Amino acid sequence: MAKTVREPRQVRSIEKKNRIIRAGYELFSEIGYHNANTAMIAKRAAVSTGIVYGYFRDKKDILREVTAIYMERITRPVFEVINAISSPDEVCNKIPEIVEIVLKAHKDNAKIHEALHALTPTDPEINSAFIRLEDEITLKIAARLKELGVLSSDANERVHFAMDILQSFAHEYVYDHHEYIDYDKLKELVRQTLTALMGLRHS
Amino acid sequence: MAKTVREPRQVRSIEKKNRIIRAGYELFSEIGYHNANTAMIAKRAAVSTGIVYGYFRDKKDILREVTAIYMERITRPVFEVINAISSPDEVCNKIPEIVEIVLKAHKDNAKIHEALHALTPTDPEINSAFIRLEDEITLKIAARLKELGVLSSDANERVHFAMDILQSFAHEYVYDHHEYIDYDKLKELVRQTLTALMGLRHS
Amino acid sequence: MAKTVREPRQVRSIEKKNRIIRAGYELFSEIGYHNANTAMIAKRAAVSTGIVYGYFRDKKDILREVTAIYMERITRPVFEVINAISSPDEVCNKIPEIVEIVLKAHKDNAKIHEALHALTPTDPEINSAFIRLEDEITLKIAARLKELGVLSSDANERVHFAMDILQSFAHEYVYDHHEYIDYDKLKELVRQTLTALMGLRHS
Amino acid sequence: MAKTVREPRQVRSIEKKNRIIRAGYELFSEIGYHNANTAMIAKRAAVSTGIVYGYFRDKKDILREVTAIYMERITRPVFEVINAISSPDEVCNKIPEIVEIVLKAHKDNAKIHEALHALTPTDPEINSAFIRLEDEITLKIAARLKELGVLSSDANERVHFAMDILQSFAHEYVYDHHEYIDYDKLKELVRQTLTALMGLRHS
DNA sequence: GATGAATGAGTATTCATTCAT
DNA sequence: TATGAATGAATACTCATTCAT
Repeated sequence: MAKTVREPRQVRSIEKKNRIIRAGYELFSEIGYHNANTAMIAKRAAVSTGIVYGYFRDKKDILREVTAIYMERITRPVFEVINAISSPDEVCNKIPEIVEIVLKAHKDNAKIHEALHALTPTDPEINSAFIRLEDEITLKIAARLKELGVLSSDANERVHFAMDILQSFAHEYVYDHHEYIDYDKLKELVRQTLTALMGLRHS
Repeated sequence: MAKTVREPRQVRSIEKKNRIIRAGYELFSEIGYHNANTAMIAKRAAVSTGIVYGYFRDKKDILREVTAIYMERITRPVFEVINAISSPDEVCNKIPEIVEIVLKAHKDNAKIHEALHALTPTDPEINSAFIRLEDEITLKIAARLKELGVLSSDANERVHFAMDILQSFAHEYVYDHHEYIDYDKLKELVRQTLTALMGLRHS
Repeated sequence: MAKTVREPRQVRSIEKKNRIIRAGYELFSEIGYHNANTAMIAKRAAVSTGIVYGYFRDKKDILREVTAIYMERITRPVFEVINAISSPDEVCNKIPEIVEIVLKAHKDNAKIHEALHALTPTDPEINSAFIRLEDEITLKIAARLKELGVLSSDANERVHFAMDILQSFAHEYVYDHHEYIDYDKLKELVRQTLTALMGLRHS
Repeated sequence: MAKTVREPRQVRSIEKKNRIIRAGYELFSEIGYHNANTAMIAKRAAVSTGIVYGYFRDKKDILREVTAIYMERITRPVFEVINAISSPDEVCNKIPEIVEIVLKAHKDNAKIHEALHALTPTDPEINSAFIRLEDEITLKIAARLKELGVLSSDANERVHFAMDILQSFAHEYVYDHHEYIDYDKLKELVRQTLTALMGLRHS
């Protein structure tokens, strides 16, 4: 018999489902997916353990929804800036702004990012979600920049590389604070590198 | 009362301990630390479950040894190239070689890297091992480059950033093969960026 | 994060918890605490192994409840007789009755007494429970006898000694049946000794 | 094939066997039979784990020998005093001395006594060893006292009871030190009771 | 006799999931 | 829908005992 998972129609139900997702989000962020058990999630969501399985097929299913929210939270701000650029000349000036935005997005979602990222080696589904995320960001930005005439032939590579750098820096910035690194200097290096990658002169 | 762990002196014992470490290495690589249980490790090492605790305090202790081996495998090749550079002029020419070496080290150890990295959010010990690894690599390379007169004031930042980029690229290269990316082009971008970071003209 | 143990409110739950306690009581009595494992307890209580940990923090926690029941079973009958004495003159006549009651309490709980007592050398919690038990009995009885004017200055010592003798005899009586002992004669000796200890003439 | 346990003939072997017994004695005393494992015993005896099974059939077998030593240590001093009594008149005066001797024997062997006693509910062999101990003591003392003309018909019961009281007091004295008890008073009560039991006038 | 490495059965405890109410 | 009690498979670790050397 096929397991049925309720698709909540009523407002109260939708809200309850969201509470569970939020509880999952928080707990996965705080202690990781494996250390968070369903009883804890239910408790934090103020629902019974049983009803969790009314809305989700299994624990993994909560993870899926949490992942979707994370993806949304990461992509949205980036696209907003990109779309707001209306002329090629703006690109150079916008780079520091983009750096800050990615930094902020990373900071705000650092914990859940880590928790989800930790699952990629063993969880193909999460892994491919991350890959899709990169695809989406790279291709959309590259397309936009080509549209604006900023980049041409190797746009994908340049954008992808730029995003890798940015993400790597953001992670570094949020987490690893090594004592021997001056993070303002590092940020400036990042800015320069990105500018160069976009084929622009330094501001 | 203190739990004693055998420090094997005899050849056969050392070999057995190594078999266990290797089995752990493989299994952690393949299915991750949490999915690998002690019975599996023992079986793959062709030993009894009991003797595992003769050589290791607990499961975590196997992880420690596996981590140490990983760290060694990553750092050694990098230091070898760096130490082999004898004049500033060589640096520029060595960059592609270094890229290849890091790429290879990453490729060879990709799985275990992922498995260990997945533990950093929840395991302070592994996390700090990774941080120490970065510290060591950055500081040694920066020191060497300053010695050679290639970099000066912001050497730490430049080297650290360069290693981040390299690692990020290596990860990308090994794992995520996106269809829309031409990885040779990307590699060339990496090379250029690193060269620029080292304050050198493009070759 | 704090491990929660269900405090059963519903009748069925309370009954289930009691079944587990009873199973523990029986098994600890029959084969001792260390030889009784949780699977056996669950099986005898006709519950799953999991639910045991719904009602008890750990195996030790079952022991605690079993101990509490034992303590109650031992103290109650003794206090009942003591409280029933309303005049000094009765004390002497009541002694044989008290002997019988302690004997019966011991007989009824001999096995669990042994099982618990066996833990006192290594288990400080059980050990102090036994000490508290002795304290409680000695002090309550001594207070009552002082109230009745039967004993005065060295009441605590006399009562404590009397209880020791009684307990020792009870143990002997229940367990060790040596062939060369006439237990009726022995019981009479006990009666005489207790009477003398209470400062009374032989009846 | 019948398991063979070496009966050591050579001096070195006998000494080694004794070291194992002594190590067992100490460890059982300190942490109890169940908490002491064979590896610990071997280590403390400075022998290999394997050779333990050259001298003893199993762990239980060490316990047997330890028990025998305990029994000897308890009985010897008591018999010595008893045998030293040459006339009925001495008995009364010797009682305090006997009390002290039993007290000392108990004090010296309290830990091992507890450890062994803890096994009586689950170990029939140890249990019967304790019973035999009581038998031996009671019957020997009773015989001697009858010989001396101190006791007559109910000698066994009186002696047995006396020994119970003495043992109970010794245990109390060594272990339970309740605050509300004046142990000198209690000791005096014991002395009086024993004197009365022996059918003697108070000194 | 002696060693100590090796064995593997045994045990408390957790947790995703189900189900009676 | 909702509850939360109940299930039972899964897992790290211990230790008496054996055995190759």
